[in-house]
Amino acid sequence: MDEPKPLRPTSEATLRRLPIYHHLLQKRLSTGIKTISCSQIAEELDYDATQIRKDLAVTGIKGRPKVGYDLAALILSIETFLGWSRVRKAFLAGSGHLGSALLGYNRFSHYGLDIVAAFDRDPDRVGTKVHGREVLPINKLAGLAKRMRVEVGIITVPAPVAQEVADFMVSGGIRAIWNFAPTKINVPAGVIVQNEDLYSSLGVLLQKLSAAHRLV
Amino acid sequence: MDEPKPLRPTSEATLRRLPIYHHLLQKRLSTGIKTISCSQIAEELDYDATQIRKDLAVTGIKGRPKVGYDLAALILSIETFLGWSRVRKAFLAGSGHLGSALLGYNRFSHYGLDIVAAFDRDPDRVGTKVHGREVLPINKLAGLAKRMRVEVGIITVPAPVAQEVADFMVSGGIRAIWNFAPTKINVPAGVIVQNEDLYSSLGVLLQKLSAAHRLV
DNA sequence: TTACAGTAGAGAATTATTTCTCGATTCTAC
DNA sequence: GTAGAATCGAGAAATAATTCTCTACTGTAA
Repeated sequence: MDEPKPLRPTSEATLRRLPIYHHLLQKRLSTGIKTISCSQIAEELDYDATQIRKDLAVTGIKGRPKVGYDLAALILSIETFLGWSRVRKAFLAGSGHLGSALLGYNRFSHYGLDIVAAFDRDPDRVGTKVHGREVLPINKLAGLAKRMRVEVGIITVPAPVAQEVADFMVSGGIRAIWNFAPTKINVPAGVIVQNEDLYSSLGVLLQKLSAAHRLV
Repeated sequence: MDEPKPLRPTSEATLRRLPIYHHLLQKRLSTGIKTISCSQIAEELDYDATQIRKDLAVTGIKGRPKVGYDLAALILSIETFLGWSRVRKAFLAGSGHLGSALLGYNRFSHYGLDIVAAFDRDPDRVGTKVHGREVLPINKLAGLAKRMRVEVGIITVPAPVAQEVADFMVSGGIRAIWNFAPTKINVPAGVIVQNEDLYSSLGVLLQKLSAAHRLV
């Protein structure tokens, strides 16, 4: 009877909204206000206030009637819940366009992620530096990951080699993979895969645009 | 009684899965097979076969019992439904790391999108070329978009200026915006916004990792 | 032929998510 | 103090998405 709650994992929809709230709250924090209510957030983001209340509840925060939530406490609560309060080491495989772009995002460390090294198969790229991180040969990935206790892997290689890279990551003890290749990768149970498929997003956008045309 | 079907818009979940099927089908096409069944796709992707069948049904394809779907016809059906068979012109605003990476994706044209020009506020970047596309000053965006009948806008500028850029796009007649800035943008009714928030994805990944830790 | 197995498609049942409703709380203004 | 308005929190209802079940069809092999 230590942990009363963890019946079901939090829904992905809720998890996706929490960072959106977080961004808005940060923006509000800089204006000097101290508290915020669900209805205010709802107004700003065009969401349903009850949905926001339920989303925030999963982080364990408590609000006060007529007042709302303490802004700083709420931000902290979201960060803790999402695992942003502890920074995890990450390896990135594939130093092409997208990989380089991610290496250039220096704000990931505020969101719980520190990309400590990049890997590539191309000998021309190995040895160069991208945004301050050295590019290492891909065959060093597994060994280094194990030695450095790296927890997260980021895949930005072309689809045909994504599975191979994922296997290296898994064998190096990496337990969470952020996959930007537009293909399914198979991993053992217990390894978390988060797919980030740009073509899927583009598909959604263009289909809606096409559908809008058909209506008019 | 021309169009019998369009009662409800297709769910976003279905739209996101269709490109995933498409990728798998393309891969299969190159192996020379002619037909594919839902159970085969389900096996490969670890999805439920019925779900795949329902997803594919929205594109209007018809299958045959004991055989499945004609592979080439199915690919075409998905492409047509998603709006990939017609290429639309796009403007990209923000030629930073992520913007450059997207300009380097030369395969978008196979997925219905042609990024014809990039825009930036920074005078140092204006006039340079990124992956073959000239970077133009942001104040030219609206006028050019109208003149060239550009339909899609891609926002890869920092969050604080995303709204301003979105306003330019809307005033230029752009009706679909792919927003990579981690912030909400307000647009008039009828304009489609697809948010692509990396921090949201990262949040999902890291929360699952944290939750997995808590269980062990 | 005829039996059999694999499959699509339609609809029902289940499950998950979102939205609504209401009671309890607490701040503000009189 | 007291009345009134805003809000949280919990549970119910409504809606949406997924999964299950069944029927009909079609190719394959005895």
